[in-house]
Amino acid sequence: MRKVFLFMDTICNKVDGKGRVSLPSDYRSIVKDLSSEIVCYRSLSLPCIEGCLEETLDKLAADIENSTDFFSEAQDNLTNLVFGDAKRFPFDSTGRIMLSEKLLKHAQITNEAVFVGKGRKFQIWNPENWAKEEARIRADALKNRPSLRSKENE
Amino acid sequence: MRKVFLFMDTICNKVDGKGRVSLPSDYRSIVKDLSSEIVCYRSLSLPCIEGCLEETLDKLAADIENSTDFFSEAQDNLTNLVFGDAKRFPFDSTGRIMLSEKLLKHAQITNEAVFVGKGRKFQIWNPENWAKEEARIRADALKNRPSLRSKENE
DNA sequence: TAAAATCCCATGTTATACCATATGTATTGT
DNA sequence: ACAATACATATGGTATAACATGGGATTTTA
Repeated sequence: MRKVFLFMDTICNKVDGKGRVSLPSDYRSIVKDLSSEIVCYRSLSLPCIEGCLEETLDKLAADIENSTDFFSEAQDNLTNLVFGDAKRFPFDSTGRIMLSEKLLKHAQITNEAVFVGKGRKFQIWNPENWAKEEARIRADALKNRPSLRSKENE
Repeated sequence: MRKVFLFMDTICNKVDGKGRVSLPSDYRSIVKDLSSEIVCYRSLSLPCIEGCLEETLDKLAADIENSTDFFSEAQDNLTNLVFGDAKRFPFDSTGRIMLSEKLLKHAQITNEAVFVGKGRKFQIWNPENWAKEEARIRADALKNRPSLRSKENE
């Protein structure tokens, strides 16, 4: 039994005419032990799709049940929004899923989909949008963390 | 009970046409008990590859797996980028990994790769770049800590 | 019954597992 | 102390398996 599981790497796969995409095999192997489906939903703040294990959402649900912190209430509401949007996507024996029109539209995905690992979850982007987003994050990081360079070799 | 493990020493190995390199055996023995793979990603600030155990990154992921942070934008973007950049590199029975084109290019590695231990993680450098970097680090150390000078000639 | 979703097979490409050889280091025996 | 041997590691080459992807057949649904 393996308790370390992380969605990593950035992989670009094709979306065919039927809306089918291969889920990267690394991602599949994370899920395989447990089931043969992942959960996807529209990102709350970005033009991309987010995906994770059902197990992960279950953990969040448990969190909310036990939550007594009023400050986290706003975030809990967001989490509940996700439950309303999320849907299971089973993948077939060749490892492909069929994303819904709603999700594809939200992320402006047509021919190609970029899978971006985010640890316990991952995102699916339109290639051009992801390129911009990545550039934005890197620029931000350098601006806000000038100390980065000196920290590197401590 | 915590396991003791440190990546140490500096070792130069050859990179063949396919991008294959032997992971130094010392490094392998550290990982072996747990699994047979390491995680590598581009250094955020230096022209080198960084490597560590998946466990190390898993700690980052576990920290933000709660109902307050999971869908929050406040998530450290930089930390998040690492997951998208990182990838598992399993090594075979002969102890080799196959570095990706992206990583090799970032570190300007062609024929040879220098593995540099950094404790919980390690770096992989182009030999010439590492020589310069090491000189720079040593010069810095002497400048900032004059007391080291006297030890130099012992 | 038409349209859509699911399943299954075929293919080119690429990564992976495996075997073989070389190189270097430690060990043993005389 | 030296040579001979055994051992571990690094490296080169190749066969095999896995993957992404296209196309078609079968089942489901509206």
